[in-house]
Amino acid sequence: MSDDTARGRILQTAGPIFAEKGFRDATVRDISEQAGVNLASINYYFGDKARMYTEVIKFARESQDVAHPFAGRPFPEDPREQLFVFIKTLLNRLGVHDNANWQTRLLVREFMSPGDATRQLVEEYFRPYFSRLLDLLESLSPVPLTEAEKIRAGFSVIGQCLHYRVAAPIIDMFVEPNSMAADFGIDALARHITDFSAGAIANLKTAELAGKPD
Amino acid sequence: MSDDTARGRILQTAGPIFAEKGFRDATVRDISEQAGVNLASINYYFGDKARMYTEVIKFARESQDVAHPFAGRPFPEDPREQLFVFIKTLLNRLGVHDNANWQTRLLVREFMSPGDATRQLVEEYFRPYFSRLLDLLESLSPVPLTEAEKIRAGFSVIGQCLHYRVAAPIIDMFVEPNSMAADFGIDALARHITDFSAGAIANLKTAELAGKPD
DNA sequence: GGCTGTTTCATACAATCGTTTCATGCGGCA
DNA sequence: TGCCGCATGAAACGATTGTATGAAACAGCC
Repeated sequence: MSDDTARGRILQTAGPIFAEKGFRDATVRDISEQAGVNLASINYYFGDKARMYTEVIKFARESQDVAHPFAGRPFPEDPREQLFVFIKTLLNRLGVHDNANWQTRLLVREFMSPGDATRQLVEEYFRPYFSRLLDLLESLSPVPLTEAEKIRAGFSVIGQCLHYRVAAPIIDMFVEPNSMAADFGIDALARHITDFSAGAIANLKTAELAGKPD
Repeated sequence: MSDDTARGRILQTAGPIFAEKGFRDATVRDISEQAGVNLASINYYFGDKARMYTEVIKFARESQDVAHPFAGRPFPEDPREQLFVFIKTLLNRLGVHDNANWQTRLLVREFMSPGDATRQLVEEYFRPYFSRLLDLLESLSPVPLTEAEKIRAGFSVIGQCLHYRVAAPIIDMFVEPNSMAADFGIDALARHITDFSAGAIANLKTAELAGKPD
């Protein structure tokens, strides 16, 4: 966890700075100062700023894997509770309850304006979990779903969760502070999104028929 | 629409550049060159880069208001169809079907890392529409909803829509190209999100209580 | 024409950035 | 001790940035 070498301190210090300011606005001087290392150390260990950034991205992803693993834990049998666990894990990864989670802020930022390493990041890091989510949703539907329907439903779930990370500053403006902890904590949100999504899928097809006039 | 003065050309040129590169990465030299005006013109008309940026933000918002207005059109009577119109308008504003929509890309970018003018932007530009959405959702629920439930449901709708803008590059990696036009066009998405959300709200409470719909 | 205020232009300036350079310190080893 | 590889340090370089300056061009009006 805590790597007290110069290289480790740079990685740990650069993460939050990149997450907050982005690649361009984060300066190597700021990072080196806060990490307590010399300015030249960054180029010494990583070659240049860009390569340090990709190392930080990799470091962020690995940190998430150990902090909030998706797999390797016993899942409940009820599909709905499986969905709940999945959503809660995702929300935890997104760090919606504490802004201290710089890892996801950084990854989301990277996803929004994809760089060179984004594609690989998606394939290895995201697609497996998305496939599992789609299986979960299918098991919740009373009728078979087409591939497109499954994917759209998956995006609906992911979108709901991601919104609490992406629009976090805006959400604070819409939720009263005294209601924040109880009604918008991690458990309340996970429960709401689970109920919302499961309820939606339960009568997606019937809704489709009723919604389309002809 | 097309303002061929120097000031107008700067605004129209700076918009897409800011949307793509962000405030910091967009240089006044690049903007002035592409706009066909002298470098000093930007400081002459706007004082400095920051004030030009706020003018561009304002310009983007106004452009959206005239291109995809929320109000001022006849709404259908059926609340579900009202929701459909609302969602479709929102998706159009987000420009999910054409990446040429730089206005929303810019506004979303501004929302994610709020600057000085963001709060005012939210209050005047977003809150009214959010309130109307909440009323719409309430009229779709068979039982009364608490304030927190309404807000969470509103975020669920907004989150689904925004996801197609925020995660657009990722979505392209998950959807097969031949399925893109038919199953993920603006109408298919609006219909899906409407059905998904309306179906969810229809048995939100029952889902909460029973843990499982009938 | 001559004047005035406005707009455009080329250029210069000061600050900041990423990167490089070279000198210095330090631990291990013969 | 003397040498050597690795790590650290302070300072400087070159490029790019936002901004400032002062002259030139222009339009409107007497």
